[in-house]
Amino acid sequence: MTVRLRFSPAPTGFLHVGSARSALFNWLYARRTGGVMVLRIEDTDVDRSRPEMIAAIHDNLRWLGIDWDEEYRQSERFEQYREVTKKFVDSGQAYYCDCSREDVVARVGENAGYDGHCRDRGVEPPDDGGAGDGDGDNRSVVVRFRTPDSGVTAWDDLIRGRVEFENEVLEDFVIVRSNGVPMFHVANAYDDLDMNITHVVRGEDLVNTTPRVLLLREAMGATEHPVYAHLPLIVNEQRKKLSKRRDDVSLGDYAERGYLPEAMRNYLITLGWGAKDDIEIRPIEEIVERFDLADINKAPAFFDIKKLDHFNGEYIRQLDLDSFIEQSQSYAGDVDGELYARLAPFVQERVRRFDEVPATIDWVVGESPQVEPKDWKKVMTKDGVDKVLDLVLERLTDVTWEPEALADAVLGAGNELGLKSQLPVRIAVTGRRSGMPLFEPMAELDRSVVLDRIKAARDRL
RNA sequence: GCCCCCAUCGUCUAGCGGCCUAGGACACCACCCUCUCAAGGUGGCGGCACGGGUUCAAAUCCCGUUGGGGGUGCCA
Repeated sequence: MTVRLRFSPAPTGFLHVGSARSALFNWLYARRTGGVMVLRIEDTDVDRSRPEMIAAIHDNLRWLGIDWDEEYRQSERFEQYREVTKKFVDSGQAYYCDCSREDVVARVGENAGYDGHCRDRGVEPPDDGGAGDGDGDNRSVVVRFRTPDSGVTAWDDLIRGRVEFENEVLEDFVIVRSNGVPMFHVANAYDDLDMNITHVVRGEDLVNTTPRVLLLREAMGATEHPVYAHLPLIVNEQRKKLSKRRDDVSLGDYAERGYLPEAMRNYLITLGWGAKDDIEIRPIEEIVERFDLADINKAPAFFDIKKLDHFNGEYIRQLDLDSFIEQSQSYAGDVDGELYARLAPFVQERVRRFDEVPATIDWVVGESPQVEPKDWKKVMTKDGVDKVLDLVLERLTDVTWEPEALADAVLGAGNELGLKSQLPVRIAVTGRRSGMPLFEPMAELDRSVVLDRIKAARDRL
């Protein structure tokens, strides 16, 4: 039997890092086993689904290098789900319920779930034939699945081991909304069965829906279930599940900030999985070779931007110069292409994200930035800085305007005075204490600009 | 409240009964390299949550405690 996995996002927004990681683990296992990767858009909630998000999800997945072999949309399969729920009602495995949330709360309180009130009340479907016809006019009647009162529903999770739920605590859950649209459980259970999904790899936040899906599958006549693997969640510094509201989770935003997809992909994989040989940064082919769902960790993992930045820096430095230039130039702003190409080798060595490019080259392509007060104080208030700048000014006036000569002039002036000259000149010309090597980029500036900047600094002392 | 899950350095991980005086990575600190920074190199700091078992032997198995998290919708 061929391995078949599916990634099933709901198109309610852009892909976020948690979903991306789920997609990745599915994809990794599919590629590892020579299996099939299915992309299934779970858009059963008509009100929340944004069809335009589907294209965005495609883009995000492709950006990460994830491809898929088959694609489905649940909204195109409503008829099949209705057929199933109809059968459930006909056979007594499900029933109509007209309780409002308020009714239930009044009966059992806030903390309890549905009490099975309508199980045997024989609630009639509305005149139009009942929930499930999708015409939306039977607002208050839903279909609920009759869950067993005893026994356990359990599965052997590939990551977590055996997980058991007492059927007693499973309430009769809604399988068809009052607008006639089936709930995701039904679509999910039906599709996994219909599409012969063999491995379900998803976030741990879905564990508690698994017994429902298992029960539904059994009601549909399934005798076997897929292997489930519930991934540990990705959490923020507060150890809470990454959320759209409070955390930076949009994959697209990371792309915009200048993270390389290879770096993001590689980093995401280390959240919950590590190679036996301790090597973290490596080509995706090697990861595919080594990957196994069973080796994934159980504990939640913190999304550590600092480590992501490190990974990204590594990948940026691995780029050959031409592709670095090609990929980073759009971040550089309005710069002459040839000038940027000359600066690029210095830039590539120190940025960790492309969005750091502007602040690296700004003093060459624009005005010298404002000096941070504490940098000024640290460098320019030392004794002798005035002498250094005076002498440098003198030497720079008629020196040959090329890097080597500039270095000799500036450093030579310092040596002559027995003082450090590089840092004061750097502050004067670049506005910063750190950055690219000074002299090559400095040679790109006009002599007058450099002299003016140094004079201005000298005057400010 | 009820249900489910989790627990190795600050963080991500290796470890799946003896190879562990617990390894690697990020971060941090120091030194080297060096026109600054970064990169690189070297070294350092730092952990098996706690308590009981089981065993000749436990980070590894079992139980409990504590601490976290997830779920509890006519979202997925």
